[in-house]
Amino acid sequence: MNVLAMPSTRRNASQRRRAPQIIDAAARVFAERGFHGATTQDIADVLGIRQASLYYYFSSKEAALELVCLRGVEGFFEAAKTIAARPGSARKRLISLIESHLSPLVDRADFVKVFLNERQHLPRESRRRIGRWSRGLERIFEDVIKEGVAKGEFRADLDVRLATLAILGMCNAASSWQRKENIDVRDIAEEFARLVTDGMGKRPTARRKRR
Amino acid sequence: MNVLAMPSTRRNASQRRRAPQIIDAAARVFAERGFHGATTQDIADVLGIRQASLYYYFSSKEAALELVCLRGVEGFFEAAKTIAARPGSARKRLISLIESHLSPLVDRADFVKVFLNERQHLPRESRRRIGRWSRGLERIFEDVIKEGVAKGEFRADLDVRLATLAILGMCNAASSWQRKENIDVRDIAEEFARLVTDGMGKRPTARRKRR
DNA sequence: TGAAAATTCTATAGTCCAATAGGTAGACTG
DNA sequence: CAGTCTACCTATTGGACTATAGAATTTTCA
Repeated sequence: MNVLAMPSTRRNASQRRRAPQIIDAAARVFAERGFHGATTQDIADVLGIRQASLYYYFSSKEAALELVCLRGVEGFFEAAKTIAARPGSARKRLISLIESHLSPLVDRADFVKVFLNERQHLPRESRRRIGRWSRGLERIFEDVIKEGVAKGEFRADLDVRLATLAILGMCNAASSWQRKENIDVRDIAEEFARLVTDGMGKRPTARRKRR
Repeated sequence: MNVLAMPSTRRNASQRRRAPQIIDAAARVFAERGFHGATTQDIADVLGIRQASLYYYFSSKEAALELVCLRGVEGFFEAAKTIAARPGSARKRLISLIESHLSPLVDRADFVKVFLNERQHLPRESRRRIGRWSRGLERIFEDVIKEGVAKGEFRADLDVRLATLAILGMCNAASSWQRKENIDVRDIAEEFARLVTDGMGKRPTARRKRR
């Protein structure tokens, strides 16, 4: 049942030192070919070891996917919760949420991509767990937006649910083109935040806070 | 090389009458489990026929994917091109583009979803072909937005490329939640269009055109 | 109704792949 | 330097899955 294979339960803590590299390789391969399209042989090739040797690090291919997905989401939720609880306008917090949501693309792009595209193939149990997490994150965005409407920062006729889905959709899509487009993640965050708050339209008195 | 298996080339035109149903079933299964996660047995089960019988309708699993992807995109490009060429403001045309881009979700959701998520698994040749198509569609959105900036309808400092990617990202994401959320596609289009043009922010004089 | 065409079937070949079993070389430790 | 642990290895099994061959059944229509 445990994610890590545990052939021997010993006192020593420094077990499986290369585990992070193995998971990196799995993330890369899963991101490139998809979970079912990737073989354990592919992962082994990246590492230069034999296919069977991988099973020293994880007990099944699905367990490897779970490890990758977990690293793809860890920190997300806590960061978002912290931001949402901060003082300040809903608008400012929403901008921070977008930045925070995009930031893992810098150093964990493969993990995030795998989480977004392959989590459906996780075994029942972990899929449910991660589904709950995912809905929790949506909720945080939604609540901040709702608050913004209540406080009159955002339009009263805004469909909060749809706005949430739109923002998450555009942010998540970034995982599929960020590398290819070669745009700095901070620039993406800035432009996206501006887009959803101010729109594309020209307006008489532009609301500014930029440096 | 042809997508459809052609064992006998005869005069009669009414060959493979059930083909549409077979492709429907393939789309459903591919949408649910992904291309590599789905088996031809799964497709056969949906239809109530034997696995091997499918090969009367397509020559390989990949060929089936290609048929599904083609139906997922057919019409898209032409419709978008027509809209972009219409007279009227860039803003109005962009709104139409968004509506048009979302409309296939009504009756072809599975096909669109498969196209978006599984096209990477198409064989080289058709992948390139469909890739070109995809870039063409991006281009249409981008050009309309660019025109809007040039004509002063949109902010001069708008990052046209990022705005395009944002809009397509949010629209495409809809394929993954539209059914579950049970929101009318027209409402989604309306809200998304409003969001990207006007933003969420409140403003002194709301720009209105609603009936 | 009967022949031809269309559609589905049975049976199976052949490949790919996840996972297990058990062994070994080298590093660390007392 | 003997024992133990880490990190691989070789060899293989068993299952799942695509695709082919050819027979059987059903439908079409002259």
